Amino acid sequence: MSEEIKSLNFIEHIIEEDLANGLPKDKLRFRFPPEPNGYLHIGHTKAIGISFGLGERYDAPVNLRFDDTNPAKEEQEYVDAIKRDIAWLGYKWENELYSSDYFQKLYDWAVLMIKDGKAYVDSQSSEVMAKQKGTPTQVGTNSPYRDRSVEENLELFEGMKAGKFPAGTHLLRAKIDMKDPNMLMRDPIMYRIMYAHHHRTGDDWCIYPMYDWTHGESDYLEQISHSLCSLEFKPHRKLYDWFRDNVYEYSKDKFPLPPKQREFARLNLSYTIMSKRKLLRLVEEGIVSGWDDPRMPTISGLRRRGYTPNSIRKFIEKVGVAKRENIIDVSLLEFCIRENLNKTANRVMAVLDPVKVVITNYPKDKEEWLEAENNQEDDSAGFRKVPFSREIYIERDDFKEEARNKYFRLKLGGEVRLKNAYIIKANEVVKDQNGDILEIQCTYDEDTSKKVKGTLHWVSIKHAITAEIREYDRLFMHESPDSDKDKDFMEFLNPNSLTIKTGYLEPSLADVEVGEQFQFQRLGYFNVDNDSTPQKLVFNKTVGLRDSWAKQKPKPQNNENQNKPKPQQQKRSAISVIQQFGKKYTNLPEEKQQKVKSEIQALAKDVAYDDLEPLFCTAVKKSGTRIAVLIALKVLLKNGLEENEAINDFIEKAKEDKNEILVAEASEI
RNA sequence: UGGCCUAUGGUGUAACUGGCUAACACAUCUGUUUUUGGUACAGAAGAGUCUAGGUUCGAAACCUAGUAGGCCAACCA
Repeated sequence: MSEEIKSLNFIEHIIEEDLANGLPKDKLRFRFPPEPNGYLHIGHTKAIGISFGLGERYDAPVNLRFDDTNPAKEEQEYVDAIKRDIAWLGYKWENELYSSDYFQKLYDWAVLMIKDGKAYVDSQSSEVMAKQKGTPTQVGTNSPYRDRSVEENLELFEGMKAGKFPAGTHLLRAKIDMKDPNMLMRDPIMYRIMYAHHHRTGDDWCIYPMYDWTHGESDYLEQISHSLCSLEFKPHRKLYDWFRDNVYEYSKDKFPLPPKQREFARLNLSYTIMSKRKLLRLVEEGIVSGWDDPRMPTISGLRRRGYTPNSIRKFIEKVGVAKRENIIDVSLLEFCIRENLNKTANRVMAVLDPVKVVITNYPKDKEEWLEAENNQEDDSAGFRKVPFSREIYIERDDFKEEARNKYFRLKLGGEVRLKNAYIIKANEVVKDQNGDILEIQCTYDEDTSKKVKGTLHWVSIKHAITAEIREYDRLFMHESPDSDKDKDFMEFLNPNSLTIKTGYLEPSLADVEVGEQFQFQRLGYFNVDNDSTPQKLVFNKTVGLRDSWAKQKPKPQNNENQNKPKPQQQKRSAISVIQQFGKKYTNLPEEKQQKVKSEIQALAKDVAYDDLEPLFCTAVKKSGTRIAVLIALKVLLKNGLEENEAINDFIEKAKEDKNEILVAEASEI
């Protein structure tokens, strides 16, 4: 292994700096704090990968903490699912913890804060309080209850805890600043009354702490060194620090390390949604079969689809960590799973859209069991036998009566190799009255040493077993379905995200087990679905193979599929070539400059003034581009273009430029 | 009439904290090999780092202003 210099992301830089400034390495501690109100999805995997990845990198403990402060939304089912998913990804947590474990400690601290005049009980309605809060651009006003005496506050807070008041009548608020430009600092709520059964504490409590009060203090109690979360919590940081610093005063002897929160940009995947609420809607409205539907971006969905922990971890590693908004192309995820499965999945043959081939010179009753390599990428994978006989299926797509030379597959009069078997030649087609092909009549040749361009997969009809094959397309037709302000994300649903077919498989697949993964040769990677039984096999298509042939075909796809932007710059207009010359112009030796100049002049003949004008406002420092534009402009002027204000401005500015070449070119006019 | 954050090829992330021709991966396109139009290998194209000023011998990085995008007004997390 060569010494790999891996560049650090900004969080690792922060940690390195803290370490350099004297933070002992053994104080490093991280956490992943999901709320158990839904299933984990690929977006969470980034947060998981960051915190657990840091734990692995620095050999530091990582806690799994369930942020369970809202009993109205949380359930044990989700706790179990979350634990299963994280374990499946291959991460190990140090401690399994719950925010609800800290309810008593939090309460005690809150009492201390009341005693110090840092918190008070408010007794207004939520509407009134909302009004007092102000807006981002308008300061708030103080609550009339803000100056209650310590004694009164204490009595009311104890009453709240004792269940003396109905929900909604009182709240505990931190006394900070109703004029703070950060809305979260305007006397945030610490506790609300809530008569709800909690999945862990039962009915012990009827007041529940809010996120801001709970989260940072839980970090503090666990002595987390770096509390990592996504960008939308950035505004919370000021409050996080305020609560932390106050509580630190009470407990610094016992808990000496004040944690710090840092934020990173969350993961967005193209053509999918990440919001738990929206995913729940897909489940509830029956758009998908459940949280683990193979089209879902949930971890359980990806698992069922055939994604491996390795592929997902690799993906997260490649995606990186930064602070800017991003949309990662699904092709990266697909690359990761292909790369993984290419090494591990055994190759088999399956025909999903069959057309019958009869090998007329092969005896009717004969059958042969031919040897086939399981995986050429893996020497230990071994071999298996596949049956061959007179009648086989190939893909309908793999035959054309006539085709161009670029078509490597079977055509009339043409030869093709059958994978692991013989070379066949197509002689005739039999059609029904509609002109649809019923069978292709071929002859085979036992000499397999011949060189032929195409190799097809196939399956012996007599020996084939059938299976249900589920193929998936993206769930949404829009690159970023939930970012449209006018349209509901449901409007972008792809009506054809699931296709079910009957496939004909080689008989070696008769006794597969749920979860097993294969490469159906030339088609893609498939795994055995949970619904599969020995009587009725069910396969999911995990992902297709890279297909450079499909790209060459014109693709008569339905229109919806075409809204993929794909701004490929294949055509290369004259103006863009000129721009490109411009970029390099000033760096070229003089003789080359002359050459490029004349090329620009030639190209300029094909350039319209309207293309040129926008380039007048090219940045001043891009003098190369300005020179190229000027050269082209001169050609246009010579050919009769009339001068206008924009042109004159551009020329005048060029004359005053620092760059001598530009000045020289400009002066020639 | 606010506060905070962000801006680097089509996409994502780098650039040892101000110093070589702005790097890597995906995507795209060429070749070579191939009993998978897969894999592997080789190569190409694509970015003057949002704009304008400034500081400096030197700026993607620092400063100022602008532009664009995002987040913030739940008794959610």
